[in-house]
Amino acid sequence: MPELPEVETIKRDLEKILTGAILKKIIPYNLRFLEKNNLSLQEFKSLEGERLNSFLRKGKFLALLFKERALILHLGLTGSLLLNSKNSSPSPHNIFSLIFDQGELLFRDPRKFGKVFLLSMDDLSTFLNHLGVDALELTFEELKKILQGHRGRVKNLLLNQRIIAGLGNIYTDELLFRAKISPFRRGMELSEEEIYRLYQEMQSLLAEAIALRGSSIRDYVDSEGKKGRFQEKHLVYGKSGTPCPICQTILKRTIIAQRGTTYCPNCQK
DNA sequence: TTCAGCCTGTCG
DNA sequence: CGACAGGCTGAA
Repeated sequence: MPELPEVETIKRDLEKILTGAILKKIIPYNLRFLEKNNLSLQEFKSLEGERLNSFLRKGKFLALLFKERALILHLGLTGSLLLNSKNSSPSPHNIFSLIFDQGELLFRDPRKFGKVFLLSMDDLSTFLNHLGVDALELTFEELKKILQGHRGRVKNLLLNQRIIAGLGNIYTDELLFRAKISPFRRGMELSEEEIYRLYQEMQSLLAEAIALRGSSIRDYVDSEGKKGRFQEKHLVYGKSGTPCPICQTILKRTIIAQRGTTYCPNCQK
């Protein structure tokens, strides 16, 4: 669910409320989830009493920066971070709650594909360096270099978080449609003009999606439990079998990078 | 570079 | 009942 625009929306909301807050108590709900993530209860609990200094996002990862350590969260497909949620009745979807002096943050994840881990500041920079450049920070020159250096399909490149961090299946399909580039094309064969189009469309797409607080197809909700609105602007994602909004050709669905991929066989060259 | 696997839910 | 789902990893 959460790709860059959704995580960025959550980050901006949380930092308004929780920056500088003291973490009073951690309530673990799903021990199996923590165990799977190699986070021991003892280590996790050792954060209690610390001040949350700031937030950091890179790609789809969100980091909560405490004194000397960072709590890293990834929302997987269905994770959500809810601030002061009313109905925290026992649910098998609840993973843990962080009780701050300025509010309560609940991490839920029905499918449990999310991640949580605790890193020292040194390990944090190593970890961040393993991710590609954040899609919002990317420059045209960097994108050009990336594409020209890869023979793989452009869709695979855009989805690869070690190359560019932040794009997922929704935004990749929307981006390739807007840039009129076929998902089957290979990075190396794109012209300078096509790369420029891809770059411009990537930046405007992400900016528009953030302005509308992300896309809610199924599960995504922000920290207040509200849906985003960018799904109303989607042009192709999830619309295979319907006419292309530009040329009326029926949109096709295929599998690329093991992901369902929707595109217009006429507009996207 | 493919593919199952991790989980749970929804839709047809 | 099968197909599919905003992600990602590790093994074949």
